[in-house]
Amino acid sequence: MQSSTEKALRGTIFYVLVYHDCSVRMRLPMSRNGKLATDLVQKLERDIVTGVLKPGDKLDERSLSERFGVSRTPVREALQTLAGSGLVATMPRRGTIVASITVADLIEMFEVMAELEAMCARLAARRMPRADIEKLIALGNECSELQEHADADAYYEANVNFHEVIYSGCRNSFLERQTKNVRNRLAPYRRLQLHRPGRVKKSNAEHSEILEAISTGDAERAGKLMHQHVAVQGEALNDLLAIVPRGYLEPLAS
Amino acid sequence: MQSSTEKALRGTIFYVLVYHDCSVRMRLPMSRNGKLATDLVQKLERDIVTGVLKPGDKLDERSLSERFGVSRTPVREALQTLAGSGLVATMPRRGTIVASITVADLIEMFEVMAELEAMCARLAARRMPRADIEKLIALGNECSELQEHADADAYYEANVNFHEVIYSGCRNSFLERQTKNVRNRLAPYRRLQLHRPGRVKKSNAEHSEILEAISTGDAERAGKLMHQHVAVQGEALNDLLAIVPRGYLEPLAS
DNA sequence: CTACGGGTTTTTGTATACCAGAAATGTGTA
DNA sequence: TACACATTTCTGGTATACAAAAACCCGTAG
Repeated sequence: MQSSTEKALRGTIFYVLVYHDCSVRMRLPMSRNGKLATDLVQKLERDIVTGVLKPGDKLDERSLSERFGVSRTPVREALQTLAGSGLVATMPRRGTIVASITVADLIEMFEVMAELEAMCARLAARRMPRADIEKLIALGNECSELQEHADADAYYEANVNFHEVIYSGCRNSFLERQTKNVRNRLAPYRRLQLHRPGRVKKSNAEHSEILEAISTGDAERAGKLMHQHVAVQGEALNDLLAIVPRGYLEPLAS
Repeated sequence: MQSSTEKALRGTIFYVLVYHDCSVRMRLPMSRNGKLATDLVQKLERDIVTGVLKPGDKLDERSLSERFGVSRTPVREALQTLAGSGLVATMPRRGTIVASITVADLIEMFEVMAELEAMCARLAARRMPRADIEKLIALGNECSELQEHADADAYYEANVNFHEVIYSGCRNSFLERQTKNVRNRLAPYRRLQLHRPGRVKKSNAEHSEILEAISTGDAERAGKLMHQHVAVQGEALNDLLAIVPRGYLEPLAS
């Protein structure tokens, strides 16, 4: 058997390559673009999610390439990747901006987000191993402490960690990725919520309930509580919209 | 007002650009890459979803660029876009292949898919206008007719249309996009299901029930039925795995 | 003073050339 | 015969040059 055939197949954990001589090799999962572009994606993503770059900000290819000391090619790749996940918006021959969304989009995305997180919570209640529940309890306590110091930003970080443990607890890596993706897109808006007076305290109280439902394995209750925790509807929606700065949402003349 | 400011903001339907003279222009939603790349994305996507290109097939940049008469740049852009949606998998310096997934991935994705479609159905039951329900009824009838002729491929087409009307009936364009995206990734595998004996008939019966729940506005029932319709679990999963050709799933030696 | 139109500039889209890394093959040695 | 190392060749990653489109600026006319 002279000719060599290769089968490169994508697995959850690694790639497996089977050669003609039946020897097998494995590789760690890919970064879909080159190294430079991957770095850029991470940096830009962080800047957008953390609010350094705000919705509507222009992302000029040349400035970015100069700023990061690379050519335009990896910059373009990074922007396209970000466009794929919806964090930035590109128009042909018009350039790229940090995605800003309409009120309608915001409502729609929160509607989906609530459902995804509820699903995570339901599954987590059924599947999360004891060790992870301990971790969740620890993070819940951390949230509580930070809540008392009323530091919204620090609380936000701990809050993110709390939710991420639940995502991973659902033991469905595809769901986890989908959820994180939507979460990232909503991050610039969600972050604002915690700056509403009293919201941090209420959020923390809801965490406790969710934690309890998960640790007792009450899937339905965990899902329902999480849905309420995440959903933005009724007066909460009005409150959020009142806080969102101009330019974060669809254009108002001038 | 000499200086010109531009606000390019992404809306659901179109982009709105406000110029310094307060004139307004609108553009249809973007194609995130250039024209050539966009065409390529559509062509490749169709080939993958319809099964012309099979999981594991190699996508060589040079061959593709020659085949379509463009340079490698737009080809690379297209591949990256497809990688972003998960239809292809790229490893650095190893190239790109049509994504093939593991059994675990398949189960995970179907789990999410069932939930997304159930959500669509729930919302559709509450929000779908009468005109769309008529359309759904017509498509349901079309499915029934095709079912009797036992043409799995034709039925598959009508089936896709039936589901898409429900997606759009949820009146949540973000959810619609998410759902279609997952649907596309599962398409190569889902298509196979209908070739199982008796599956077409059963599928059609389930459609009728779903249709009835939606048209009577019974959201909970519609969601539950849709979940069962889409979910692949228990024996159905075994049956599906038995049909999936080698190479569609993770590697088996040789 | 305003509105319109053409030229200039800026920025993106495409093509191409070059470089680097990885896989396969061939050769040598144990 | 089997394993290991070096070489070759192929493919993808990056940079750059060029083309096309859009927006701005300025001049001119009404």
